[in-house]
Amino acid sequence: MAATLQDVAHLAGVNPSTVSRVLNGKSVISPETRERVLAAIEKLDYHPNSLARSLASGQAGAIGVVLDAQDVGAFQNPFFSASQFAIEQYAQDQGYHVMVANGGRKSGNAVERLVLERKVDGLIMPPSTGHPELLKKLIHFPYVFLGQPDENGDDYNWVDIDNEYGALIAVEHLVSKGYRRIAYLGGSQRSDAGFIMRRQKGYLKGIPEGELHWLLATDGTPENAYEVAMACLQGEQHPDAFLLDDNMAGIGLIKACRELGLSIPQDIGAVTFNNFPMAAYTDPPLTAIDINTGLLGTETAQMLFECMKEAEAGHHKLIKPSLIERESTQKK
Amino acid sequence: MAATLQDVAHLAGVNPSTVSRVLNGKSVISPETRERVLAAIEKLDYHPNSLARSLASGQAGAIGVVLDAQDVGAFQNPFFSASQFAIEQYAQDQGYHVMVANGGRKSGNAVERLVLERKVDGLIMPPSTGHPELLKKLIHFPYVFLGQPDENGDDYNWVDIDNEYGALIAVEHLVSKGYRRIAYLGGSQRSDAGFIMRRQKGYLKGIPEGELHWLLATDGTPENAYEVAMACLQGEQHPDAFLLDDNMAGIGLIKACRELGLSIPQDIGAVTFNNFPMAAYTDPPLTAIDINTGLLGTETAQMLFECMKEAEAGHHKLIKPSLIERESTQKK
DNA sequence: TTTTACCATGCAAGCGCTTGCATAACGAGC
DNA sequence: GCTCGTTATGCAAGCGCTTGCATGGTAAAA
Repeated sequence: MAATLQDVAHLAGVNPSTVSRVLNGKSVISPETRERVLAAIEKLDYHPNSLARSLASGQAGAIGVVLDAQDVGAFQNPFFSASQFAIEQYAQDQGYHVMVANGGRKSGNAVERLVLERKVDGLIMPPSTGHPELLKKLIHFPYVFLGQPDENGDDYNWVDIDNEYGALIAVEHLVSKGYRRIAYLGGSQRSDAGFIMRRQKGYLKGIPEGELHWLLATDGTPENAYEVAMACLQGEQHPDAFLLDDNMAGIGLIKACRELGLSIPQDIGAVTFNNFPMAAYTDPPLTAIDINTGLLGTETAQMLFECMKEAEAGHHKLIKPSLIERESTQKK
Repeated sequence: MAATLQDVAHLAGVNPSTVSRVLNGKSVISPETRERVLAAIEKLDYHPNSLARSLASGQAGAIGVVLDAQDVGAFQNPFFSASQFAIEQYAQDQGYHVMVANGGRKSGNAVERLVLERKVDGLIMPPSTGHPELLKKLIHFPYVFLGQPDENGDDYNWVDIDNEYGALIAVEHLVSKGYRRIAYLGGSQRSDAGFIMRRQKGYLKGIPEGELHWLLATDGTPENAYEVAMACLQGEQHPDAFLLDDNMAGIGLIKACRELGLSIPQDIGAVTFNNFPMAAYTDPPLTAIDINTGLLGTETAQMLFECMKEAEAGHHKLIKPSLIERESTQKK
């Protein structure tokens, strides 16, 4: 069987507690003893049993990441997975492991088990998972939402993209390229979702004085975006640019323009949120608001570790997205 | 603090071991005692400490999933993330949790820690992680590769897509639609990758007697695919259909055809591997070989749990992909 | 030299649970 | 009525590590 701390202690001729101390480095150990212990560890290829360690120390040595399966797309969505990647990196650097749990309806259970069975020291989860009932059980347990809650944001810890800012720089970019009548096209099943409101707010802020604006809602499918764009573009006063809140809307818009004989970017400009790989390969490639998922994950993890140290709640952070310029806004 | 098994025992007026037994259900307990214990558990809102349980029982109650960060795309790749989702579901159904670890160069460390520190009872990893040195350390530790190793496949446990079969049904589909001169277009940085060889094998198998075949290698970028397709389509004897091994190749092919005034599907047919969301939204939408990532994940997890029961190695399983018909093969 | 102080290590009691063995209780068999 | 096999539960020794406290030893202070 694998070597234990005891074995190491025997071989080194010291007490187990001494081995423990050199392992944890929190006590002063004489250089010679340390040497001997280290040598014994090396020789026995000793690896501490994290289970025993956790039990004795009361620290699980792991954090939990909850994915919301209700949002089936979460896993198709590079956004979340890529963040997970960064989170894991960060945790690993801190000597922590990462446990994942899916959820949706059942997520309450998965999350509860993770926490109540003391498998993790902290939790990263989508705000949708944090229904009040669960939160009550988890009170005083370190957590961070990956995404801004739609309500009472101030009461929670969260990290999110600065959607308002993203929309604003998108519109400003369009304006700087000479587009004037800019429409917002997009939406989702939940058109009242907070992030959409925030984007629209930024969008409105960026519209030049006295210019028209359009808030065009779709159901999130390219087909619907196509229809809505068609209708809009055939109106007498139509936009000359679109801010799209998803790549799907981009597909619909491109199709509509093609059918109407409108050129992107000559006649119509377009900027899309969510810089999925696809955006670079549409025809024309779409200028996009890009989310730095690595940064997002890192910041989230970092905030969680802070919360794990000092259990003070109410941290927020907005990550500024950036604009990636492609052909769809290169009006000549 | 949270209630312990002892607390429950006291409240129920029984010995801790009895509580443990009703919890694990492996012993015969009189109905009355069970009732009393259950009531106490309920009343105290008791949740077993999984750490203590694991330490005492020698079972971590978790499996590890290793993502290979060298393949940065792994996380962009719905393929792997979606499998992870299914794996987690399966594990959860078995009462297990899932730990994830990234890797690349450092993956040796992450994996080693997971195993050597006894955090997991089994491991799912990409074959690229399983370099001999690591495997030696892990000998007799339950694992399954998610993906067929390029060499010595028989020696390992793995689950993979049946790439040969996928290529075969793709070609057969093209033939059934009236295409005759079919080319294989695609590749990757590692053009000797096993899965490509297997696809090409299936492709060749499907080519009708006496017809020509083309094995066109690209570097994996759409740009390169475009160039290669251009060159090929301008040759005197050119293909009338393509089997693409990635959506990126599809982008390149579409562009080439458009420039040459060739219609897909009238003049050129196309089937692509990897049914990324993008494939449904190209113009025209691409007929694709679809990987059932859910099934892939489930089968992988299932195999791992089998390996964890009876440590016999050498299991393999191929998951048959299916063909999703779209416009790119609808020759009239 | 004696006292004071500290430094490095040993000691042992847990952390919360599992589990092999012992035991009391009980009905059945002779 | 006595022994024997069952059955349901108790007992206690761990699982491998951490950590507060005790202790021996050495250097600085007196």
